[in-house]
Amino acid sequence: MHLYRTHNCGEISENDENSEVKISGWVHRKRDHGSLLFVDLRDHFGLTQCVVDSSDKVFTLVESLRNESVVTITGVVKKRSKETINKNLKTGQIEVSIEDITIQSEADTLPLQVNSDEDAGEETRLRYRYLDLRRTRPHKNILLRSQIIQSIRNRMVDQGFTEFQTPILTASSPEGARDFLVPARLHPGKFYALPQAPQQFKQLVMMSGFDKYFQIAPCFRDEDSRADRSPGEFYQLDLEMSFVEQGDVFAAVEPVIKGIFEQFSGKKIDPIFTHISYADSVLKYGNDKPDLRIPIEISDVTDIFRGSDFTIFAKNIENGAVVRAIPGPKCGSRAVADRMNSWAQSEGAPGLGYIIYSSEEAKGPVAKALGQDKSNLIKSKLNLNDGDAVFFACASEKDASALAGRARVRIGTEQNLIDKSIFKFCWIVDFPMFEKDEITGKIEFSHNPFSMPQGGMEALNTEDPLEIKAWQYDLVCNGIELSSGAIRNHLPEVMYRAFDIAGYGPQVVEEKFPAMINAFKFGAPPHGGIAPGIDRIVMLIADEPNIREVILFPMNGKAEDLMMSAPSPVEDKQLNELHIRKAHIHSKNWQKDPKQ
RNA sequence: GGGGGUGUAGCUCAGUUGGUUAGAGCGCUGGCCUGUCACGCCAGAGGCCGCGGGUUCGAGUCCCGUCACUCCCGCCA
Repeated sequence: MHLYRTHNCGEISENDENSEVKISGWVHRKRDHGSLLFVDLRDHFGLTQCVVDSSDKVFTLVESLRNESVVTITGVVKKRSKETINKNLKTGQIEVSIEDITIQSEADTLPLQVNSDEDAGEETRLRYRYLDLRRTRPHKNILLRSQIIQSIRNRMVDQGFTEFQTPILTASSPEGARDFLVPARLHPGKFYALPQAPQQFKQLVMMSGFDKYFQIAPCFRDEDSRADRSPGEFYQLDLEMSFVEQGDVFAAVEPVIKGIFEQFSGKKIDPIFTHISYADSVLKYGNDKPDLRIPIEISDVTDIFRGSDFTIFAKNIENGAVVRAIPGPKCGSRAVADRMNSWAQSEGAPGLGYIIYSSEEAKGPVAKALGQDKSNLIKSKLNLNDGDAVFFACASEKDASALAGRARVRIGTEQNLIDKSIFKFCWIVDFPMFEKDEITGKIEFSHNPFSMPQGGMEALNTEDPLEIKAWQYDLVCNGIELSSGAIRNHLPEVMYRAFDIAGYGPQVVEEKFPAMINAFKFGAPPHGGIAPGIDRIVMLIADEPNIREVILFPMNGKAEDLMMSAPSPVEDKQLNELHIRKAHIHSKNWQKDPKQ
């Protein structure tokens, strides 16, 4: 007989009746009846009820076991009597009558309860992640992640993509997020950086003639965390294709995304991936990642307020402000309107104007000042009904859009307008190539310096830079940005010219992006790609509100690994080898003793 | 860097207007129980109420500061 098991804890059935089996696993739970004792033994595969009575020589040993101890049980499979069958259990038809038991590993009192559906606090869960991961939901989430990634691989390979591995130690790149740096022992004063994404490498794979690249790629960015943004590192389905236009990339990605959502989620998937221009999205939804489940569209009503008797807005409009109107279906009460207004103030806005529509007249301070005619004009323009309200955000275009967008989500959530049973995708297209830095007034790349401007070289030379669009696109699902991509520029002169517009001379391009600019000069195929975020996809499919729920060993919000105690101080000897000397540190956390 | 929320037993939480000895469920320890499957019953241990200061006759509760976690803004090509 095998040392540890003949069966796993999820596979014994009536067919094994009366046979001797050996199973190993964790003591999930005990039910002690004094002279009769049940042990639920759990492993990765399932749960098997084992039973022993006081006449047995191992009874006291079994009785003394603490939950989560690891044991090997030898026994005989017994069919349960009809009344004692447990239909909730895959192995509920049988039980194992214990004949012998070996303790493989004893468990101390637990810092969190493995056999409970109730989550412990996150700090405890992360510190004892290996215990947390034994629990049903976290265990399932990680398995789901694995299956999704497997499915993605198959779908990509089936489409003719080739999987590559790109370097983890690479060069710091000036664009984008803050880099993680790694000191170079052999090169005093120089540093490697962990890749924020394999962006340049995947383009160079295209220039190496491989045609279709993909990778389940780790990406490293030293930026602050959010519920849908794990600090430090995350994974992307990174892909790139040669000789393609935007539509070809969409056609490659849509079936993969649609396919895995259909395969792994029980929810409906809206088959239409709507295309929305960046400008439209910002106007109608207040951001570039609209949640299309919310049936509310924002409108611009600046013209209606211009020169009106609602002087606060009228004056702001004179100074360049805009007014955005957010319909509030069934929000037509003082209570709701006041709540929205104080919410807006808590968001840092001066407030949120509103009009309440009823069968009699348009009500509220705005309606009073604006007059019934204009108030009703808004009502008809926005297709509002009696009992509805409309809210107004008046500020600079950027601030008004953002506030309106947040108000839209707020109304959708509060009024229960979000259909939780569906995934709605959209492509946000036509991102601007450049944008103006609000403080410095400088023109900068708005997304990615490697994107191809729409109109190419001619557009760069003839159009207002702020009017130029890029072949740049995002894939959004239920208000979460899943993915960002572009048709890339592959022409050296376009790269020089684009950087020139952003205020960088050719020497900057050559110093900072030597590989790209050189490769462009030796025959570069037109190419483009995209990089859907794996963690976010799994999070959506698993229906988890937090990205850490789908990551095996996540860091906490301050980018600490509580389980491994990372980051940690290092020996001076290590620093010496790396030519690193500690400067005076202002942080109060400097070399504080690790907890635990 | 800024704003909100939370912090009470090993874990999840309750704790009234400031008022005796700070509670519950789970877990832990001991006892009882032969058909449970979140078994049941009895008893017990376990608390610097995050930390520091203040107000008060009296603080888990009010005030100030601070720390930790978390959500959001900034940031994230």
